[in-house]
Amino acid sequence: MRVLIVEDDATLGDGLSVGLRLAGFTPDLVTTCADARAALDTDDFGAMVLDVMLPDGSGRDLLASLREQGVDLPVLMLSALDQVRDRITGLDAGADDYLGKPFDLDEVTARLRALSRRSEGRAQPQSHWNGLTLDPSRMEGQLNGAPLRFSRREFAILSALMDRPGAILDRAALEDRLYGWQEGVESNAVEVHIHNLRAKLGTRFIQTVRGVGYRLAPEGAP
Amino acid sequence: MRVLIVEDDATLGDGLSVGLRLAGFTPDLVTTCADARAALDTDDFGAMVLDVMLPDGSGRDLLASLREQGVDLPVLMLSALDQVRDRITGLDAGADDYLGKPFDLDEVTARLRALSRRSEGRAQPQSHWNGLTLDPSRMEGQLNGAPLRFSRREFAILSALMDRPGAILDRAALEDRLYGWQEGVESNAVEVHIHNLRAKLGTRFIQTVRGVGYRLAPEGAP
DNA sequence: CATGACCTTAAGCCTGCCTTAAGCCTGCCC
DNA sequence: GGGCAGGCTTAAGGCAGGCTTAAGGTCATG
Repeated sequence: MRVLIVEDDATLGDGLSVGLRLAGFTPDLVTTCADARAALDTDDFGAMVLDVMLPDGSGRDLLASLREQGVDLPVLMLSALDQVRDRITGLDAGADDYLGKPFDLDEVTARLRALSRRSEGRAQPQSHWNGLTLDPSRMEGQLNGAPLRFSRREFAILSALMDRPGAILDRAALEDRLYGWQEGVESNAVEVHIHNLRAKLGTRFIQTVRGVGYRLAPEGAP
Repeated sequence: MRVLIVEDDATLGDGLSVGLRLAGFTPDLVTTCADARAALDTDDFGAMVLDVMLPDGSGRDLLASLREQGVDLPVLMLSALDQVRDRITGLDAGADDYLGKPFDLDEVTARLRALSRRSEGRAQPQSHWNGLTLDPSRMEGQLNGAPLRFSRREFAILSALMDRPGAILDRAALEDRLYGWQEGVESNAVEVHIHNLRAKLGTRFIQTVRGVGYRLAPEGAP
């Protein structure tokens, strides 16, 4: 999932980026309110991590104005001011969650997972389909009880498909979800990952829709 | 909004009840996992506030099992054990938010408001005509309940017709929709696709208007 | 530094959808 | 009814898009 990090402290921002990437997210880092707006305009993100104190304004004001415009992205707010009153105003400005600094990276990722599953319309931590269970917190799965290990990219692709079982995702959508602005692919990397996934899941689990994209095979597929 | 509070400490439970009521919620208080299950079975709640340590078991286990059963209520977890690791396991068990004790009442209500904002679903636009349903996200259709699969070009033609049911589309319009400016066809490709579509939909579904184009047959066509 | 896991790139093969083309059919006008 | 233009049907071949495999590159780890 693409996550927009808005944080002007370089050390913190880099740490967040690396940590989120390790946890299976696809983070993009910007340092100002203006850049954040621009990024939200051009790309689709699944969530935002927002610092309160930014060089060109308050993250809280940015959020309030975004909400005003109808942006309904899940937002996790970060702040050095860890006062109760501060947290409350953050939440009431439209944040979905609020963490005070210093924070634990693992907690950030756990809270992001909670936010993202909720925004997908799901409450259960694991997603299920046709005997396959995915556990985002461990980046692992189970197929009919047998444990499965996935690499980061594999897991990202599979989660994207599991978010909307049966729906077709074209390659652009998948790449959008896998790669941030820094990284890019100009090859058939996605196809290779699909191939490796099929080796683990069986060939019929992921269906190719020629000329369009991929999807999870419906229940009774040939 | 009805909120189920699961808290065995009488002081805390009463405090929460009063506080939530003042904030405009409608709280119900129970003190055990068993009572919580019973309450959820009989009544509809908009959210749940769940303590981790309960006399007849762990709130975390209760939550995990509820999620397993498909209960998708937003859940705010409370715990005296305010360790990071503890919060993470709570979130990954399916909690939407997590607060350590001691907590501030106003913050509880702020977080509940944030949670309840997020509980709504989305719908996917589908087109219907004469017993045929088209689902763009899956490139599939249903004719009187029977599932239908289409190729890319077939689906493009059918969608074009379904966009304006009953209207006549000439071949140029259809080709425009199928091919970019550069890409051209110099043959009867469209007619072939129409033919294949009729094989799937029945011969009367798509009507030929001689010398003009094609259209979906009106409701009671012979 | 060596090792291994993971990812990307590239090249060649394979498959199935789309186009093409040729012949037949049908409605329309004289 | 005859002729004709537009539409239908069928089958075959091409080709784009996808699959597979394997070689390097990068990064973290012992």
